[in-house]
Amino acid sequence: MPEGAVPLELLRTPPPVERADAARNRAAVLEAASRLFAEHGVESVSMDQVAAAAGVGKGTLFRRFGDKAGLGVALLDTRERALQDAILRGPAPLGPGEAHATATGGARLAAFVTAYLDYLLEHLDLVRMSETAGRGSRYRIGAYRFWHRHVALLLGTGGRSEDPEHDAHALLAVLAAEHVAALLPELGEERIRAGALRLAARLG
Amino acid sequence: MPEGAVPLELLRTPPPVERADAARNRAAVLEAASRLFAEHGVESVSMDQVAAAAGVGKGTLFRRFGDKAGLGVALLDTRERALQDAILRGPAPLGPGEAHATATGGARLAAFVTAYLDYLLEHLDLVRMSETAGRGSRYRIGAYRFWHRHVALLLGTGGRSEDPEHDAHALLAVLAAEHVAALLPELGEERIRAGALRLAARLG
DNA sequence: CGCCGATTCGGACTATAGTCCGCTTATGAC
DNA sequence: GTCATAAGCGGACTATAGTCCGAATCGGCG
Repeated sequence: MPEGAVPLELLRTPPPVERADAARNRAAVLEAASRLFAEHGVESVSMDQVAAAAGVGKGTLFRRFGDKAGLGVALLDTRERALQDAILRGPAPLGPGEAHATATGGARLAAFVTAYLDYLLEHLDLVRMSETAGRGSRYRIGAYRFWHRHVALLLGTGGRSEDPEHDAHALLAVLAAEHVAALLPELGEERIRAGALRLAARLG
Repeated sequence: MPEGAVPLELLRTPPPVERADAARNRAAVLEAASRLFAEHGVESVSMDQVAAAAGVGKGTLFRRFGDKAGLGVALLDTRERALQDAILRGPAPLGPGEAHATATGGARLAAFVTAYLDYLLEHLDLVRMSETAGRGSRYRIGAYRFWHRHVALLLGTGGRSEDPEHDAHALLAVLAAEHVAALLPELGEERIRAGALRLAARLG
C-alpha cells in the first residue's frame, strides 16, 4: 500500500501506554487476588469474588487476564522473571556465569531442578492453578516453553541424551505442579527433590 | 455388637443385585455416551447431552457414575481390565509367563510401556477425560495405583533404582494422557514411544 | 393380587467459568 | 475548554458440572 493512500488518522500512532483507569484496575485486581488467595486458598476463591473485592466488573477481570490461569501467571510474573533472569544472566551454576568459569551442563541442570523446585514449592497452588485451567494450558504458556528450551539445550550439549527435546519434556513432567502436588503427601519433599535430581543426572 | 441386638429388619440381606431398571439405564447411558463421544468428540459432548440421548435424567447419570471422569473410567473398563489381566496372568514378557521362562524386569518394563502406549493412544481422549476431571483425579483412580505398583515392583527387583516408588511415578508421568496429548503434535508418536522406552531403560 | 419399604428416577436448582455488547470515560487534538 | 474517538468498563447472559429431594418404580412377601 502506498503511503500516500493511508488516511491521515491511521498514521497517528495509537497510545501504546495503558490508560490510567486500566492501570488502576489492574493493580486493584492483583492486590485483591493476592489477598483473597492467601486468606482462603486458591481453590476456593471464585473469579466473581476477586472481581467484587477489586471493585471491578467480571468483564474487566477476564478481558485483562484472559482466564483464571492468566491471573495466576500475572501473580507469579515477578518471581518467575527473576528465575528466568538468573538462568539467562545470573552466576553459575544456575546461570552461565563468567566466560572463564562456566559450570558443566550437569551442574547447571541440577541447579535448575533445585531452583525450580524452590520456586514451585513456594507457590504450588498458584502454579497448579495456572497449569491446570483448561486443556493443555501448561504446555502452551510461555514459561513452559522457556524451561523446555533451557533444559533441552543443557541436555543437548551434554551429548548423552539421544533426544534432548523429548527428554526435556520428560524431566519437566516430573516438575509439573499437579504431579508434585500429588506426590507430596505420599513421598514428602525430600524424596521428590532427590528423585528429580537423580532423573536429571541420568538424562544429562 | 451382639447379634441378638440387631433389629430383625437389618438382618434381611438387601438385594445385592442391581435393579432391572437401573441395569437398563446403565447400559443405555454407556451406549449413548460411546456413540456421542465417537461422533462428536469427547470434549464437545456435555453430560446433559449424554443424559438426554440415553433417555435418563441428570441425577441418574451422576449418581451412577459420580462425575465425567467416572463415566470415562466405565467406558474404558473392559479394555483396561484386559491390559491389567495380561500383566498379572498373561504370557511373558508383558505378564509373568511360565515359571520356567520368566522375562527379565527390563524386558517386562519395556513390554509394559509399549502395551500401555498402545492402549493410551487408542483411547487418548477418553483417558485424558478420566484423568483431568477434577484435582488430582489421575492419581486417585484405582488404575493409576495398579500401574504404579507394577512399575515400582519391576524397578525394585531390577535393583538399579534408588527409589522405585518415586521412579515409577516419574515413568508414569511421561505416560500421562495430558502429557502425551501435548507432545503428540510436536514430536509424533514414534519419538514419544522411543523416548518412553529409553527412559524405562535408564531407570530400570 | 395388592401392599410396602427400599431403591432409583429426573428435573429443578446452584455454583462457577467465561462471553457479549451497549454505555462510560480517558486522552489527545485543536 | 470542548470535541471526537478509541479504549475500557461492567453486569446481564450463556454453558456446563454437579447437587438435591420429592415422586415414581421395583420387587419381595403375605
